[in-house]
Amino acid sequence: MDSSWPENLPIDRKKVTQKIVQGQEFAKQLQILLSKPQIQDGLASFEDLVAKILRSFTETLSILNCGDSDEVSQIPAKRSPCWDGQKSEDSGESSKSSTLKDRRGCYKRRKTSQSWTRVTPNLIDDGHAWRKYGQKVILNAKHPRNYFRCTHKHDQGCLATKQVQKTEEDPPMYRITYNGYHTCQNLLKAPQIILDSTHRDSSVLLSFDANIPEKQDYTFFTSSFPLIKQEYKEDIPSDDMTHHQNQSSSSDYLLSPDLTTFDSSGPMTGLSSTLGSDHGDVISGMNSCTASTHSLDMDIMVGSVEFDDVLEFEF
DNA sequence: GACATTTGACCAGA
DNA sequence: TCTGGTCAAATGTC
Repeated sequence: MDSSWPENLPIDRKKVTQKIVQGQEFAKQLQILLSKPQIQDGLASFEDLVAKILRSFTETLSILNCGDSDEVSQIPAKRSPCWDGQKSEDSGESSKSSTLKDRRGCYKRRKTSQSWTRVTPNLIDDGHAWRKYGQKVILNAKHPRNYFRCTHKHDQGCLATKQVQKTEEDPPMYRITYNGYHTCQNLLKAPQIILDSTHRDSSVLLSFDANIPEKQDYTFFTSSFPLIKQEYKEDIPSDDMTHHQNQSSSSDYLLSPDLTTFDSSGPMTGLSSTLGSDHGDVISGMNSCTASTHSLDMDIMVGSVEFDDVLEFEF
């Protein structure tokens, strides 16, 4: 991770600064809002603020990632010459040409993309739709590593990927490494707030370090908070899960059925809403993320006391 | 048929 | 040369 700002990067510095400042302002407003005793009255504006803050940071990160937030739907830039972008747009020609097989493994590994890691005891819904594209046995690791990419990689050029690996600890933890940021328009769940479907009494903690003398945690979520909603059925056997959550026609985040590879006995999270609508509403776990973008650090903590995981961003 | 996962092959980087 | 990351054909599910 290099903290310097390469001069030749095609990044609009003004834009980035502007977005960061914007997020900072929203955070301040949020702080003021949260200090009011009648916080419930301002729930709507509060939600709006949260959405603005998250959007601001997301756009900033997109700029950092792509050079320009307006180009988020462009063809992935970090590709090898043999990458043809979206095969469905292959100039009308059939993509089943003989050269297809020759492209297998033909790619450019993203060496410097932003990444951050979190360790969590539960597999959680991070609000995005992921599609598993690989699984690899890792040397000296008991469990295989699973590779996921954003479902919108091809239709929106979203480059976000993540790796999920079960650790050998006792109890087992899941190390989730995110690479790149979502540039897709996942409007329903744009705010990357993590859900955990193991708690009914949920709370969300937000804390912003920027210009706040002391780190403050705000507990403002209730189970009725409408920003994120997830439904699940807790007592479905994992084998059944394989059958139920296979289809991801819904926009909800789906964990791969293959997550049973890790440990089917673990809590089931990240379930599709297709599992049924009468099994309870959102439940939140805890997520904290720490983003360092020059002068601004942002901590977002979502959840309750079950676990504490930290996101470490690398630029 | 559309979209998902599985899995062996291939390539880049250490 | 080895290992990890990605591709894409094969296959499964709805």
